[in-house]
Amino acid sequence: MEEQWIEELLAISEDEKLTPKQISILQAAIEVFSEKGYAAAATSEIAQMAGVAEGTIFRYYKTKKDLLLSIIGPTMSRMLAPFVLRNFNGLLDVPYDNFEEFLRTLIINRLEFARRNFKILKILIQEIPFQPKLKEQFAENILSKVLERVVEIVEHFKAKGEVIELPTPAILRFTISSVIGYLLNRLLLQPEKDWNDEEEINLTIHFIMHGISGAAAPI
Amino acid sequence: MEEQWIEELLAISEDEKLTPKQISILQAAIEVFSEKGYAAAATSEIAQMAGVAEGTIFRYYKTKKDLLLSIIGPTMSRMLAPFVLRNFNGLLDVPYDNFEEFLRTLIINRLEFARRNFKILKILIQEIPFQPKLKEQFAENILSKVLERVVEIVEHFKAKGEVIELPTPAILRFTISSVIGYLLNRLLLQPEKDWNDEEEINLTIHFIMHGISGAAAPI
Amino acid sequence: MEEQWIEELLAISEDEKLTPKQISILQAAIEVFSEKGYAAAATSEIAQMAGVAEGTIFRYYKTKKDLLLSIIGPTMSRMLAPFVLRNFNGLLDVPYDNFEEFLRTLIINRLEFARRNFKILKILIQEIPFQPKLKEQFAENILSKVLERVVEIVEHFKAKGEVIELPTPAILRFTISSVIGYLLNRLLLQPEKDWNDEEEINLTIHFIMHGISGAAAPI
Amino acid sequence: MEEQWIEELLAISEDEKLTPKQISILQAAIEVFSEKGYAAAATSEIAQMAGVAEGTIFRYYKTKKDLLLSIIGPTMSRMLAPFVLRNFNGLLDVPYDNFEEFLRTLIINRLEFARRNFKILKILIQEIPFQPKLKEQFAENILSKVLERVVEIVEHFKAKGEVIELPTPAILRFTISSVIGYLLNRLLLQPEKDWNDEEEINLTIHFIMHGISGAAAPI
DNA sequence: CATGAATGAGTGTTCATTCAT
DNA sequence: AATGAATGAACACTCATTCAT
Repeated sequence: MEEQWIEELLAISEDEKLTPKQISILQAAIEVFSEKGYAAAATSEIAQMAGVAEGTIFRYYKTKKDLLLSIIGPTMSRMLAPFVLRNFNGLLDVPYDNFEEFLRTLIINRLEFARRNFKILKILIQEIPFQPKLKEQFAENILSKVLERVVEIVEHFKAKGEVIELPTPAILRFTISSVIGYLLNRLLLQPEKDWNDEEEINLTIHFIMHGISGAAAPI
Repeated sequence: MEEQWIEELLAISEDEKLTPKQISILQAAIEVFSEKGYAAAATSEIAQMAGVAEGTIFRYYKTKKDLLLSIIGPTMSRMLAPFVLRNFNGLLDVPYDNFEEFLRTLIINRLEFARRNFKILKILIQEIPFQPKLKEQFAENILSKVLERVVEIVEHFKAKGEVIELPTPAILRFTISSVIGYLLNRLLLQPEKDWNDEEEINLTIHFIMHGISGAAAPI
Repeated sequence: MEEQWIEELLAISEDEKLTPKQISILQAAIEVFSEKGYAAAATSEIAQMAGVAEGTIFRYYKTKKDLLLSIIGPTMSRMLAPFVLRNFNGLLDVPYDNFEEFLRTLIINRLEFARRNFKILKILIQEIPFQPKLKEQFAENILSKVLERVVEIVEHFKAKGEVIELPTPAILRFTISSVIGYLLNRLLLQPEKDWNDEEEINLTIHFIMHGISGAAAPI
Repeated sequence: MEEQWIEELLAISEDEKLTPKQISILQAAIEVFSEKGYAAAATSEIAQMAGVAEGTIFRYYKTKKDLLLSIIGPTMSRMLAPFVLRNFNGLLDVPYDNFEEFLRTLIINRLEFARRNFKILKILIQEIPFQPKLKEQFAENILSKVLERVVEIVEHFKAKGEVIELPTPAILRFTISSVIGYLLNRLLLQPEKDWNDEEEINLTIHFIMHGISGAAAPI
């Protein structure tokens, strides 16, 4: 299943267009934005950390906001990658044997993605409420497509009887909350804890599938 | 169970110490901070919205950061309220007949709290990563106490056989993720949706207890 | 005829609304703008010359351009003053016995005005080509009204036979060119020359009335 | 009389030394300087409009000010051309039969010159007050020589009785004001008006010779 | 020759904070 | 207590100029 993750390729192909100075600037900006927040970050500090003159930043990025969007935009696209349908030969493409496999793949994969793009994701989450452009882009280009895809998968497994017949939005919310809850704990709240990822993922999947009561659902 | 919620009392007793101008300032600051973010908020705008002179803000709050902390601090305390043990006469105080009742009470109660303190919570979440003082205060005074209390409750119901014998931290994470996931969806992501809160809370509790597979846990 | 010149009153009444710092700022701005030109003038230099902090300028004038317009606007109004009709009791108001008297009054008066507002006029002339707002304001509020008034006067004296029957626009252009030509020479090009104003004004009026040939017009 | 106008030759001979890129740069600089003013013009915009790299400008012109002077300098020289004495065989050279002919030739000729060099003249007038080098060059090389020549002509016609016996500087000022007044109106203030140049020139000359009163000079 | 990336001093402007009234 | 005028450091951004390629 690895072959479907094209984010690295996208990233690399994009990086090819960047000069070393641009890369320094982006790295420094990610660092400073994630550490201080966009509004409190000074372009002078970014320049200093990147080892370039302040004017150089504005050669490549017309404004500070441009710099922000240049960091977040591509990452948002790459967030989307694993949810892009490979709809070849007209068949519905749900390449998972069961829901657990889907969850496991998703968690492992997005955990890795989040690990690699941790600071950018932090910036993204912090700034979405204040940047209407970002919010809109996120809602239209990312969220809706991811949801659409996941709805499809959930309904596929509902039909197969692996997922209970309750409202799909609620099932989604519950599933996603559990996954994101794990990722946040793992990376943000307790990053220094000595995690056994495989076991934790199994636990998370177990909770999502069977809850915490240990009894069959009464419905 | 209402008698345990002392947050309003705390709030009122605190408010009694405040002059009308202070209240205006706090209200305006909450408005502006939550709308623009702390760093991008101008004290002049807060003053204008509060209907006071710029200098007046600094009479009550030494710095802008002081103003921020004065908003968030008390709210953090009130977040804690329902988790405070009323450990009178030495008995362990777990005033819930079963885990579901606890969850239902918790969700209803914190949903109401979040609704009432929505903007402040937004500020809190936004600023915690950038204000070490806040982070520390939150970790030491709030999070640890809440967790301690919830651990107690979870283990109580584990002992009663209502909750399965898996690692408590994982159970906590899972439970809390599901609850917070609901709250975020309800208030932040889709606030305008026409929610049937009672049904959604039932669904959420059902998921937490039994997951989404509809089958008994295989463990 | 002195009573008609209300420009000083206008100026004074306006000045009354200004704080000492504002006056310093305006004076310094006039100095620096006229010396270096608007675009090449630094607000920091204006602040320094005015003896205020740079921020103080922007307390009173939102932008540098605002400062420019605040200087030029009132002066443009005062340029207009002597041409404002005092059209009381419905009579046409041409309070001059003959054209020469009109010219003499005009030259003396506007020479004095230009002397007093020399630097501002320099700024005005320099910046009109580059500030559409100024150009428009000047054309609509000043130039058209002055011309309208002067046309009226010229045609009045045409009817009386004191001015020849040639196209009024050409007469105006010729008259105004001669007056302005004198003012520019007097104040701008050769300010240090030892001028006998009364004699020069007489000569200028003589030229306007009879040209340089010493013979009667052949028409 | 055409043979005396050497400006085109000067221009062409100078142009011969210029590479195509230099010509592009000069044209672009004239455009941008006249539109925005020297101080507000960006060399980057000039480079872009000229279709060359920013660095190329500085290969030919050491500084931005150099570029300005390179534009204005030659034009100033060409302004001088018609006033240069062709003092061959020691005779005083006043090749005009009467003063009116001189005026007519002057106006037609300088109108054409101004038309052709309109933008440069605009730059020249705008920048002379701020560029001491220009001011000095203009006063010493141009103004004094033109005046010297015109004084000569005026006194020639004074001696012939065609011009009245009043102070030559005043006669000059009056004459030049009237000519320049016409040129400014014609080209700058009302360029879009439908002018009948021949008639307007006749009127202007008539005013200069006989004024506007229609009566013989009383002197 | 010509380029254009890189510079860094300088720009207009903002804003938290102070303090005389 | 309350004001708001005044501050000046910091900010995002510009631009003439340099220089390695």
